[in-house]
Amino acid sequence: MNSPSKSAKGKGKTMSQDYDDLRPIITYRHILSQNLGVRDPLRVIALCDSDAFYAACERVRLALDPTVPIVVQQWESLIAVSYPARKYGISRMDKIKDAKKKCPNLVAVHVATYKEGEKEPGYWDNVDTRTHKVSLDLYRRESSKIINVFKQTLPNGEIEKASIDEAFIDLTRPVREKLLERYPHLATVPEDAPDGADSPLPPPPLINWDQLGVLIPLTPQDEVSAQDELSNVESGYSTTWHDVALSIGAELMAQVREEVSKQLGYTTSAGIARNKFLAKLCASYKKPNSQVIDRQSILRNDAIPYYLRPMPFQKIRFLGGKLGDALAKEYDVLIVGDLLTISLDEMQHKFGENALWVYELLRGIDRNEVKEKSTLFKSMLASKNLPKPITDPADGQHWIRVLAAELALRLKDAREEVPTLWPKTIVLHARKGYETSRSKQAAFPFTKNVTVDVIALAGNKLWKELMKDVTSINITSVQLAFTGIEAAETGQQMIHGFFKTRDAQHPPLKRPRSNSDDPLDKGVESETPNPPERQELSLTSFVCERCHSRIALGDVRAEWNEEQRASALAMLRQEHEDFHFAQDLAGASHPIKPRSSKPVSTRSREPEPKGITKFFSKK
DNA sequence: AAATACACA
DNA sequence: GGTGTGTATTT
Repeated sequence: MNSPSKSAKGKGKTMSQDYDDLRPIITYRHILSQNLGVRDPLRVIALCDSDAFYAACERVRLALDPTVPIVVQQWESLIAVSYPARKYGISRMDKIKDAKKKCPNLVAVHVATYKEGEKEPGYWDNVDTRTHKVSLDLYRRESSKIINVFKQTLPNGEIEKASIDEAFIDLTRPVREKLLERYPHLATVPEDAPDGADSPLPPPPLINWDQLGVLIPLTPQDEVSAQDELSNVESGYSTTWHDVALSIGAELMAQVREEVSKQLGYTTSAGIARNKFLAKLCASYKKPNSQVIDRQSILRNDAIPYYLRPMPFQKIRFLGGKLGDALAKEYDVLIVGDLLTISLDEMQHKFGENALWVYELLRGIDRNEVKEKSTLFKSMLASKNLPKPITDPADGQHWIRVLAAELALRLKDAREEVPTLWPKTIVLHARKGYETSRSKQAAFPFTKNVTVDVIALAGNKLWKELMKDVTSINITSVQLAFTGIEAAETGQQMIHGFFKTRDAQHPPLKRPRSNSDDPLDKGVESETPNPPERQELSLTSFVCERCHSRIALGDVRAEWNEEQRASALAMLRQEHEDFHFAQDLAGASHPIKPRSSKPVSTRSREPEPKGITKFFSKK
């Protein structure tokens, strides 16, 4: 092979073997293989994040000029500071007062809040943490808009939303397409290739990086020469095909970011490298203390050692927490370079499971894939910290209702995109003072109209459970969450799941026999104990307009008053509507997924009050 | 089912 | 540094 690896490796003299995979030999087989995944030597990953995202969202919402200094405040503190505002020395640590002192013409926007009595979040005067609840909805919406632009611009790129303002993009496929388009001779193995498809590729072309972004320097010399716009060729560096791939990736990212800017008005920064970890790391190249934003950085493999070695490892994702602390303490060091002398054996001894992963990370290796997480959320949380702890249980109910209202709205919105979204469980967390928070959870029914009442009812029940063995109520934080959110599968399978959950905790739905065309519902029927008296029919049953059958409450409690019966009936009506909804879905679509192989669970549940009555259970 | 850890604006 | 979210792992 005529690879110039010697000169490149020479630069890392001390520990060259630590970075021995920076210039792998790339063959025709590599180029032509489609599914090499994380071992693809031409892998190109980008991390794109929005600059001062919350501040940018408010700036766009208010149609302000990008140069205005703007901050987003939450009560008296700041949660986002635009880059123009940072020029005044404002940081997120500042209180709003100090920020305004530093910049008198600062635009300060308080984050939207739910206010008691108001159905939707808004931007009110005189927000007060005692009466209002923060809403981050705008940012979630804008975030998903950005993701959509990514998808639309890069139909072949794999996209993983990493946080509200960040996404990883696997550019390997779109890059390969462009590469073959531009260098068609790579697509066919030459007749005279010594090892056929396993022969190395011919030498790559030189790259003009001018418009593609900031190149992370290869060496200290490179760092100064870069400022003079000297070409890399002169410093004895030789381009690799992976560099070419990176440069095409940079081209694509520049396009994507331009689209985001044009369509939505957000500036973004990006990092482009051979894996997720490095992409993320280099996205913030020189960002912390400078105002340089709206740009992308490119980390060539050969630049990895020089870039990584002086890096404080606790800044690396996943090493910011306890693990990073432990490493720092154990070896009394701070930067990546210091840890390179630790052998894998030794690390495994001290850190077990995590060792290999960390060992590789320090050497610029990261085998994690970019996995499309379908923007669909797995959980949805609404939470409220209470500066003045609550002591009255009624206040608990109040906040739960507020949180429930938010969840109801958010779920409704989410269902506009994916109508079958179904939170399987509901969880209530509560924290007392400085104690760690305690939680209770319960299954959440499949319901088409998830109303505030249904959520609040469930939340209140959990609240009671949580408070029952508590002597003094002084709650400082309340969190209500949906977890296990999934798109219910349509088709027979859904009907199946629908009934299964019913069976577990609801009385069976009453259906007329004439409608009983579904083999799944055998045995579901004919257990209405004693039909109510004629004159009471309207209080305990109703006739469905769709199937014209009379649906009755199964077990009417004598102690229920009229109001309770009405509620129970309303819920039964909803359940029945849900049944039709589920049936419509099943009928309207072809089964997409194969039947799950999960066995139908046969557990039985006894102590719970059944069905609707559980919502009325006292204590 | 409940608690803990980590990340990020 | 505090509040509000989210995910994944451990107990």
